[in-house]
Amino acid sequence: MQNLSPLIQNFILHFGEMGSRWGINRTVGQIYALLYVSDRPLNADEIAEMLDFSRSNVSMGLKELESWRLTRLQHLPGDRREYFSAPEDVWAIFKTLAEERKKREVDPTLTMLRGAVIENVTTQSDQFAQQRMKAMHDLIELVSGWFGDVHRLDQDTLVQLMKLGSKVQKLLELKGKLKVVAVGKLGSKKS
Amino acid sequence: MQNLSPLIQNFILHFGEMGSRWGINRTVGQIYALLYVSDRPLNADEIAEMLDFSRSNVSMGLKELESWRLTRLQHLPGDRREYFSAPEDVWAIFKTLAEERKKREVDPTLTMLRGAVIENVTTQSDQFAQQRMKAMHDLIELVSGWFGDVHRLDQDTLVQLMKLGSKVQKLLELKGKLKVVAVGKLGSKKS
DNA sequence: CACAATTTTCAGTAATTACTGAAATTACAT
DNA sequence: ATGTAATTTCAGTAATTACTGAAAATTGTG
Repeated sequence: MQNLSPLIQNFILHFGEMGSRWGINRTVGQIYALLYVSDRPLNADEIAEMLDFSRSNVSMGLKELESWRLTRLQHLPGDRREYFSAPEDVWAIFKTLAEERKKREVDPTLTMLRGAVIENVTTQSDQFAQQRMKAMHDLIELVSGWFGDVHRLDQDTLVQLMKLGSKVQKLLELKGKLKVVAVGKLGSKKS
Repeated sequence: MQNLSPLIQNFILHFGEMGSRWGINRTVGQIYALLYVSDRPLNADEIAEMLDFSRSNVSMGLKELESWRLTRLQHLPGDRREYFSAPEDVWAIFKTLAEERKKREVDPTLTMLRGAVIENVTTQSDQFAQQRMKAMHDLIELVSGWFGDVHRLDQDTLVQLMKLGSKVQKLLELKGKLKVVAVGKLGSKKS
């Protein structure tokens, strides 16, 4: 790792730490970080050399990153080795990550909760538990559904919305008023 | 764990699994799940007994949950033991979790990136890396700032926004048009 | 098709993280 | 204060997860 500048080393180490807090192992985090800041695609041997991991560890790490759809694979002319890079668009990366986590963690949880909630239960404590599970289910469904919606927005709209921040409240109030006026003066229309 | 109904067992086991994927250990996930569905506060001995963990493991788990601000502690009259429960409001739980993760993971990352971006670098590759870090920094800052904003909204507004989903785009377009009209007919006003 | 280059797999080992029981500490009642 | 109940700490151990090197499989080339 001495072949890397301190700037890059630092970034890679931080990412490794963060990776492990997120259930992604340190190695994988570091490989991703390296690809992310690299100005050219790298092959597995280069990665192993730069991060001082075994070749097989890199192979596994890359496979893991692939399963998260976080790497791009390409070939260089006259070179049989595979070259890896991280997609450039940070928004796209963010979305991919969100999608994958949803698929792997949120969806199975929703399935479990849905199953639990339709179960026929008799005891007091099961009834209480079920009610709690329902509350959790509804929240997760609302939030994840909304994530899906937002996901479909084009990037500019999304950025606009985010920059609006809590001022969105004003806008929602305005919307409410408009509907009232419309209904009041003209009768009900589709929103 | 045989003292728990299958409905609850299943929920607890699922949460344990999910916990470990999120860098929270299985035990802690299970303790939380148990508290979440319990219709009354539990003391540490009860938890240890119900989940079949050692008393000390429960103690550590509860401490961990406390550090995430996910438990409520209370005393029952005429009983010296401490009783734990999970806050009822699922929205509040969600927010607490988001806040804690932001504090522990996002903020340190932002700090690191900010530091990296203001560094004076000379090489080609460092310049490229820096540009990538800037892009990541800006995205994280935008998203987390927005999270903070949304956080401050009252729950009803938030639910309204989420239910609006991608129709928010229409609303944003409307906002744009209103501004144009206002500017065109009356001159610039505060939005 | 044979061979060389490259990548993947996997059994063994290392490192890390989780868990326990015993001891120490703290909190509370008399 | 003293004793007892409750909780926490922590060193040792168990379990899990990560990593390696060697072997196998795959891929591409003449």
